[in-house]
Amino acid sequence: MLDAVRIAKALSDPVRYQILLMLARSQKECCPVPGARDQRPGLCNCEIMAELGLIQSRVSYHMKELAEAGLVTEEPRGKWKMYYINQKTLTGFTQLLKSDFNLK
Amino acid sequence: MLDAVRIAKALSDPVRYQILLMLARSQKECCPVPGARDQRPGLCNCEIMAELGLIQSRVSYHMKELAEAGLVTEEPRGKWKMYYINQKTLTGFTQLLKSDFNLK
DNA sequence: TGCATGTATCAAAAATATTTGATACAATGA
DNA sequence: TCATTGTATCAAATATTTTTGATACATGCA
Repeated sequence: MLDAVRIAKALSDPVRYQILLMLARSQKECCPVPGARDQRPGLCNCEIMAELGLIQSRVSYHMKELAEAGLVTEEPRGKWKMYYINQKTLTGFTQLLKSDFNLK
Repeated sequence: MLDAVRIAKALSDPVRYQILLMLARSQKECCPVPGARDQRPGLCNCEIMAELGLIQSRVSYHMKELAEAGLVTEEPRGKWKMYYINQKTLTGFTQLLKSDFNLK
């Protein structure tokens, strides 16, 4: 499948889009994970569950979809897992659209 | 639903993405529709069917999806229908992604 | 080690999306 | 008008995706 289609599919679910928005906006210190956001904004599952009111396996499923599309990077921190947005993939996607469709 | 999600969903099907690519690249004179591409590149159903090997109702379905997402504009020309890509929508989409996710 | 907690995976159910063939509708031209 | 041609729509069949609850796996700590 075309790379662009793959990423569009990942972006095409409201839950996943919201999660990405959360990741892009996350700034404050993560509740339980120590030092998790020292470097860059990110979130752990628990924050996403709480914020969006989703059960754990549902979040897990969508994070996997996002990770497989290259939109987020996962990092284990002890028994937690941190997720970071992958702006490079999104930028590549917009550039691909530009060149595919002759956008200015 | 978020506007960006709506457009991502329209882009997330391989058939639709191919159709959009065809629309963006269409240059030469359209086979049956007189004067259809005087102004801008566009295609009629029959060309899409032929090029991608799809039956008519399938093309019709996907064109409707694309039109409803604002990605193509439809113009009846007699008994034919011409489709034109809507670059403005695509550009808006990339800009939305940029601002939503702080891309450079 | 054993318990508590967080995440991943699985299978089944539910929800959506896509494909198809049949048919309806609209425009053209004889 | 009627026959022809191109497109839209419909309902049914498929296929795909998403959601859920149960369970497995891994980590940290007493």
